[in-house]
Amino acid sequence: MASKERIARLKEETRINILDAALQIVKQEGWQALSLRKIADAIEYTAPIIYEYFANKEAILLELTRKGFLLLDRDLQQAKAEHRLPAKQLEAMWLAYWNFAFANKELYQVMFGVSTNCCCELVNQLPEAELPWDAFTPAIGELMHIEDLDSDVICTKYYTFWSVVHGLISINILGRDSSDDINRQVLRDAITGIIRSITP
Amino acid sequence: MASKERIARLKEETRINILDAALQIVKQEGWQALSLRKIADAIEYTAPIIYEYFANKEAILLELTRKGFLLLDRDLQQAKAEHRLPAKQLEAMWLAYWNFAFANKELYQVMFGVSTNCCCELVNQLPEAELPWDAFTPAIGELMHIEDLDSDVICTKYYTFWSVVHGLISINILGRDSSDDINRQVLRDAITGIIRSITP
DNA sequence: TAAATCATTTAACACTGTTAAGCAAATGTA
DNA sequence: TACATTTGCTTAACAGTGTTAAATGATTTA
Repeated sequence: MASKERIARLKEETRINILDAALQIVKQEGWQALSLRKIADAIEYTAPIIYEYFANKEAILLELTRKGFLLLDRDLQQAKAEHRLPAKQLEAMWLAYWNFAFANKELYQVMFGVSTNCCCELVNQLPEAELPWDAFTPAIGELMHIEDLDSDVICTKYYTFWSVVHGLISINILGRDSSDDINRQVLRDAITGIIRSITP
Repeated sequence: MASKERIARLKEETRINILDAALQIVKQEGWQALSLRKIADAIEYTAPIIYEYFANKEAILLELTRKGFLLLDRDLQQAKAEHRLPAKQLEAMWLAYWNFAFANKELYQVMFGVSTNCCCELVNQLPEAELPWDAFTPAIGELMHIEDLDSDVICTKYYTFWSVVHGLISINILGRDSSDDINRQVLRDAITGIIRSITP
């Protein structure tokens, strides 16, 4: 009876080992270098064993994406908790978003852009993908004095924010040449600009 | 003597055929589905012949990227030519940029984000990658009454513009279902916002 | 002890990019 | 015309990829 649990615990452990190995490879060599045999090597198994834990390679990336969103959400919540005014909260959160992307460059790439399936499919398979939305929109709503967080106005503002930040990150992640100073300048400029534009 | 030219012409033709076939495959099945054997099939040759014309697969993608930048530049110049006021020019150009990305979704993906090498390497190998900069900065400079087009101020503003537009495109290209209306709203909002912020 | 289940590996398939060897036709040279 | 050389192209092969099926050997069950 108890041995079942021990075995289940072991299985769970190698599942985690697979994800850890995958993330480590992604972080060290980039997501294009990730292969099942490389993962298997790292956990000292042969490749097909992975299919006992994941349906396919895509499922591993999806799981990494989930972990990424949870990690990102943790950072966002932390940044949010440090301020009371919604304007300050937004500023801190987008800065945290920015920092997360560069602290986890490859992971960020996996979260956006690598997976074949599109955003809508992603949200279906991965409720965690909506965590940023849940984190940001209350502050936007409070700032604009709008109760309905699903209204088009908030949606538009949220996408404007996200576009600026994600765009700047994308441009920088695929090859940083412009100085970090200019980037931070652009980021702060854009964010404070948007915040001011929606402050009554 | 003349036969040499005919042969050279034929070689140039199959070079173009390779690129055309590649672009067609990319447009129809996405860039992940592009394979050398598929290209070879399309031009009715076998795979190794491609290495007579391109160093490797990456070189084909690089050439497609060049074509993409030239096409984009054509659209930008056309949009620019339709207006005189720099503010109007910028608005029209970024709209043209946006339209280009969605009219050539897969090509846009190849241009940004697919290639392994980063932006700085890309500009080295591909001077055409700076065409958008050349197209936009004069209008920004005129609007801000700044002569030096390489100044940090213009650089910052250009990256702000680009981030917004590229970010919005990225988010949408990787499968957004949010209505086109909201997107255009975000785009116009952001662009006019930035333009207003730099209009004296 | 025999049967059945489980974890794991080996082998294989159909792909991928890429390189080397071979072949057959076109060309240059005597 | 006859031979040598170059050219254009293909076949074969290598190492790698994701993935599946079959085999193996240990562990649990009856």
